[in-house]
Amino acid sequence: MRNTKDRVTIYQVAQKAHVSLATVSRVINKKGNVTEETRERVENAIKDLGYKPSGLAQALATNKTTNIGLIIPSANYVYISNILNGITEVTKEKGFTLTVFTTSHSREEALQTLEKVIVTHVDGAIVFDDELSEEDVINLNSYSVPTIVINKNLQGEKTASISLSYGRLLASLIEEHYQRNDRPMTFLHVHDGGRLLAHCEHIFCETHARLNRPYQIVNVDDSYKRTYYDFLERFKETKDGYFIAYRDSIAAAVENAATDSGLEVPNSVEVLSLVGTKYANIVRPMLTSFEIDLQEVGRRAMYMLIDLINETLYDKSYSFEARLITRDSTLH
Amino acid sequence: MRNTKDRVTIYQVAQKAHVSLATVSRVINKKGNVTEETRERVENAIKDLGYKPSGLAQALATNKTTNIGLIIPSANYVYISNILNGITEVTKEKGFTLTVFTTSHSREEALQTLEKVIVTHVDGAIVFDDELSEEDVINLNSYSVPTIVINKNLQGEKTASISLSYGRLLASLIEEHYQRNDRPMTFLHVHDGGRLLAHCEHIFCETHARLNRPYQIVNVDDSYKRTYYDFLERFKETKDGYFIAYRDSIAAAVENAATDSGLEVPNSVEVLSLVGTKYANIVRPMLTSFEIDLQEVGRRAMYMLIDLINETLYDKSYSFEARLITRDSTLH
DNA sequence: TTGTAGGCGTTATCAA
DNA sequence: TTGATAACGCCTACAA
Repeated sequence: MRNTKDRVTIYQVAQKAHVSLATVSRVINKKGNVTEETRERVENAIKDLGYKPSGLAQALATNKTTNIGLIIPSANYVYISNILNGITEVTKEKGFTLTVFTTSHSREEALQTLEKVIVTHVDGAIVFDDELSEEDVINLNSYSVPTIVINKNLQGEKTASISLSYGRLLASLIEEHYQRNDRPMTFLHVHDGGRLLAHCEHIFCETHARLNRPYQIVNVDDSYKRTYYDFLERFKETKDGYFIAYRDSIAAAVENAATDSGLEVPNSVEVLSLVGTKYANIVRPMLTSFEIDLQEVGRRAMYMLIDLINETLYDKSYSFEARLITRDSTLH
Repeated sequence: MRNTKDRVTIYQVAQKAHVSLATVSRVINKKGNVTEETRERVENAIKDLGYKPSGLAQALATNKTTNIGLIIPSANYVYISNILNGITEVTKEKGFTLTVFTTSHSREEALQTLEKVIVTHVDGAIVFDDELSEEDVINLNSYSVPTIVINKNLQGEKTASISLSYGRLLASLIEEHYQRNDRPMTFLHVHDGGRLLAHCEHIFCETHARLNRPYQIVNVDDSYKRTYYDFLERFKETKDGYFIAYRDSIAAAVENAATDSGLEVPNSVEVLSLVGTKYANIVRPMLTSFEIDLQEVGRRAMYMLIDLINETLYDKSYSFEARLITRDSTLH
């Protein structure tokens, strides 16, 4: 019990328990070699004084912070909060602490962020951010920060990666589509949409080229509202199409615009969402989507990181394969 | 430039620049009293060695971590990610770092979390979590952790609070409803739904009592799917109603169940979402909802916290008033 | 089983 | 303008 005082130190505990601070340290860290009796005395002193060890001092002395850093873009997407959730779960379970570093759309800021990560002395980091290049991650490594990179292939002494694979599924989906149907597909391009989207777009083009089919790429704004209005315009002329969107909100924008223009989904307009979340189920028609359990990705990343820190991670890459969840926004 | 080595210390920089570490410290902290010439020498050494100060050691020496803690429930709701976003924005802008502590549905765990917050030595904390009692916050204070509490009224030497006010708006909405309409209202009760919901429920009952109107409370599960199926059942018998739900997903579940049961929204079934997010716009019919800009709440919390830390916060409470956004899920 | 003393990487106070 | 040197709060050989 205590009032607002200065921090109680290990020394004060020692004094109160009539032992040396080394002994107190031992009971805190449960390092045996302490009589039952003195241990009790110390523990009482700790309780009486309301002593809590200083993580700072501990970290400085042991060179371990039990703190891990997460680097993500500041964009406020549902799937980011999913991944965050998976990470925090394991983070707690394993007694770590999580500090979050966000990055905006500028390289310079990304570097500052990196700087902070280093200064903060994290035991390890998880990077899920396109703003950071491979060099940056390697740089992080040179400061002995074990790192798990999500969605970027990169392995090394202190680096492992998790890849999110949508490409294969996308290619086969496109092929199957044209086996039943001639409706040309349109890919919704988002400026600065990141690697994942870019890769999908690449696969999209490549597959169409291979099949010798025409296709379209259209630019959309990464916001529900803008895209909704854009497509309201578009559907005044175009009356059908198969649209592939990055994420639920954008897909829903297209779908809603179609419906509100009197077009039938999926009969006239089909829509597919690449990064599906629970909202794919909630909008109507329900969105056909690709899904990867991002929460599980977060958990996995954290488990891998812990192994990496303990130098017991042997397989330095892991891949999550997207699944197609067929719902009502596409013809089967 | 450097390879994976041990951390470069200020001492090594000093050596390389042929000065004492005190001087290096001065240039790092820009505390003047250094010749232009030696400063350059030091800065070069810093660059050459790739030196980054240890935040840990700095914090220990200065008793400032520039790290703030955020305590939130682990539940993965959109509005939490909104608030998180607001906080990180300011956090970065002001050169702080954010570490996130999550709490699950157990008091014991909440206390462990608190313990961690104290051990972590944050300069301040933002609490948005019903699991933590007022005592807990006061306890945090006794360890000199300035705290902003969201959605709980609590002020003190080192505590300020932000309240989210839905009650007034709810009461007037209910009154106006019965001025036009006799359709009885139903409040969707969620077990462990937190203070905010409980308070709304209280207002709901009270207002009905005052107006001498019948009403219903029904229990729902805090998940879209369960609620959707529950209401599919319910709508086999009940063919109308005015339902007030906690958040978008739950409201959407009711709305979708109604629509899928062949009932018309809002003509037969009306739905209101208390904590509206951008998804209120995306589902169909669009959800009438109460809204508070949670991102703004996050920003505000952070600004207040910084002032609190600097002892320049004079008004220790702030209130956000919900706005009614009338959309298509209710009759005007 | 316990205590002493040096070290972790900085800051900050004095002298020089 | 600089450089010793004592904190900061803890851990950990090593010695007792």
